[in-house]
Amino acid sequence: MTGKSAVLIAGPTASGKSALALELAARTDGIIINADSMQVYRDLRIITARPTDEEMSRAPHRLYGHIGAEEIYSAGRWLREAEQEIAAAREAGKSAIVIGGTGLYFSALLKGLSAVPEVSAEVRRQVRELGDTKDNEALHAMLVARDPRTASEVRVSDRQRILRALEVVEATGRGLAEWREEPGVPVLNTGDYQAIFLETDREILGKRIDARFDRMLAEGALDEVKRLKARALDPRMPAMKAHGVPWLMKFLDGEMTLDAAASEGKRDTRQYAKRQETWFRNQLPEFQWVKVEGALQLLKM
RNA sequence: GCCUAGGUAGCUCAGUUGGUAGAGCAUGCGACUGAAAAUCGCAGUGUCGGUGGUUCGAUUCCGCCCCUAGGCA
Repeated sequence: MTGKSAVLIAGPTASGKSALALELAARTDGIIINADSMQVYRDLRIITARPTDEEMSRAPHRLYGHIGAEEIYSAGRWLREAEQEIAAAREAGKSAIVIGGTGLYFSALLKGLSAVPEVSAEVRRQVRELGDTKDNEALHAMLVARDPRTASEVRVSDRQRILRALEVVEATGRGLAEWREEPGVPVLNTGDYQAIFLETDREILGKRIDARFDRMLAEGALDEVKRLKARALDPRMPAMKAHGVPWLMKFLDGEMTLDAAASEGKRDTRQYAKRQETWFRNQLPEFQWVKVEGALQLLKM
């Protein structure tokens, strides 16, 4: 291949990443490593468009469906696992093909994450329970008191980031902004990899997203969601927020029609595709944008 | 055919005691360090159904016409 030890393939959802990775793996005897925050969840195969068993059998796949929906996966955990997998591939003399759409994960891979210690489950639980009883203003005021620096960087309306900042000061005694002054260590450095972003016309992508959602339904996405629903997990768990899941659950509860649920799921997915483009364009300029058809050629296959 | 209620942003609708209009959603753009398929910010858009009249001025008042929904025949 190119002489680089890793190929990174990113792109908006439904842009054809998986097919390209499979093709590339076949030609280079490579190992496919997942960089998608939702495809890690075992309970969700169809609705997250995770590769099928047949596809997985055509090349080694790592970090797919290895986490239960009752767990909260994270960028930090992914980074540790991905680093191991990339190292393992290298040792085996194979190319690592890191593929996914989660910008934060690629960012962690190329820039590293600050060494914020893992927040204990206990502290996290306390902070989130606190979140259940207080409004954004109150939570932000608490952060101003505990960690004014980070508070000044987080919007009062951004509840999720306020809670994260609170759990970090609570658990470590240091503010998040301070932690971030110590940059992380990249897993891959310039020259180690080739990164491509699959570029697709927004309108065409929208149609592909719609068609794929309908296909997911035809392939049993509803049963999958029904099984997840039976587990009665907290709706705030990450896996419960996979595109389409909240809406299909509403349909199963009789609160809306299947058509309406599908439309909402498709819309969420389209909006996400836009955010992915924004992320890679502005946060990860090292990615080269290429049309899907030109991707293999670019990789000098 | 008659009666009634409507026709305002891509959609659902608010509003203007007459001085050319606004929310939510959609859309576009953006932020982003362990929930990231998450979370959050900013922005634009209108022949106010058509046409005549009254008026300095009409989307707003009046007449006629067209369209939609419901009711009566």
